[in-house]
Amino acid sequence: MASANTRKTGPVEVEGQDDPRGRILSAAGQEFADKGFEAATIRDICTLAAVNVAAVNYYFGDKHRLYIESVRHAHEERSQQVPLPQWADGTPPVKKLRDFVGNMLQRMLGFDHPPWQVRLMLREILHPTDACRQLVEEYIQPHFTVLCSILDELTDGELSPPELRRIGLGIVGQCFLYRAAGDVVGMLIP
Amino acid sequence: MASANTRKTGPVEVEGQDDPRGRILSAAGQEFADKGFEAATIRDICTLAAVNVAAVNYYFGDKHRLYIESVRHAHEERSQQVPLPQWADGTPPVKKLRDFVGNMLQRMLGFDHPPWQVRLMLREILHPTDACRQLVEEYIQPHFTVLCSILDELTDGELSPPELRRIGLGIVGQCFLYRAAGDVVGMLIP
DNA sequence: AATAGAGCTAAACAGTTGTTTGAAACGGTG
DNA sequence: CACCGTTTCAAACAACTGTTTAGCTCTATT
Repeated sequence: MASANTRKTGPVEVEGQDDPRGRILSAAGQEFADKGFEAATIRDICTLAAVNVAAVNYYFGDKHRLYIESVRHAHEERSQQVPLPQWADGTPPVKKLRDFVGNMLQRMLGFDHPPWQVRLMLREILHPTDACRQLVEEYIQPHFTVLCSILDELTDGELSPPELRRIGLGIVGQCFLYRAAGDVVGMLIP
Repeated sequence: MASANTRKTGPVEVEGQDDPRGRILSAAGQEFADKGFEAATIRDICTLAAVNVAAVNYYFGDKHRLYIESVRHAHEERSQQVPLPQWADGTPPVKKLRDFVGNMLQRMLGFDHPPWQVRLMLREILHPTDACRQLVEEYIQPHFTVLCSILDELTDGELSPPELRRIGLGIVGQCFLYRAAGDVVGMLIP
């Protein structure tokens, strides 16, 4: 068998319409985001991507590795869709915090209707699998560190790191509820 | 076999150890909580409950109705495991709020390691299905109303209902994060 | 004792799942 | 052209899914 699952950084790896691997990754992301790992079927994914059933196993080996790859694909894509703001030196920390929260809300809720990338990551956060560690290390941890450093600056370094983290989690939590339990929230407030 | 028990003529079926229906409900709750609706199999549930595969269809008709019943079973059981506090007239609202949050945390996180009832309800909140409306109406909505009325009392009625609800959601959200994304939180703080 | 019915079960059923296979089509190189 | 590795496909595979069936074992009533 040929080693087709090697990371090919070809000249044009844009997930164009004629790149089967990219189409599968995209279709898989949407299906996994909607239905979860078990309920999403390779056949549906391949139909959506307009490729043969065998293509998944050809490009990714098996369903599990496709899932892990599609989670990575999701957070990489979302990361460059909504990048962290860059602040000039001397920006008041209170503005940084406001920007950060706005950025987080935009990334989570999205002006454009919540994209599948976020829903897929959310699934991984709520019911972690093998793909979770990578997601935390490459995506969540860095963002959270930025938040904590803003809080540190805002309080003139008077709080201990554990206190900063707790406040940070308090902020994140309030946004998180709307994203994770949005349907129930919608049922609670008319 | 069930030969030693002579007291099975009672009109009320307590979910004792020899009640197959209750055992199925319990086993199904745990399996659904762990793996979700699709991934949990009737065969595993029945093995756990020590009944035949056909028992599920005999008692509940099909898998879907078993799921709905087991969600109801879960929130009813958890409701009486950790009931809302009852306050005497004249209790300071700040104490009520403190009690309420403590009660909510205990129900969500549980002194006893987080029980399957909560995890099952959580799944339904995060990815709502048919069982969600009932869960909200009979369990979540009443609790949230209590919280809002405490907040109203605490602020001497100076806030509008929408404002009260928003503050309530802020409080709930901070607890919710620890329950829903506990694993990730654990990876964020060492 | 005979009957009826509830509780329960082993075995089979029809459909779907992830995965594999062997061959066909493709695209560049000698 | 012939050659060769890569890509794509229809078909089949074995395993597992939810559900049904026909029959068994009891208990209570006639």
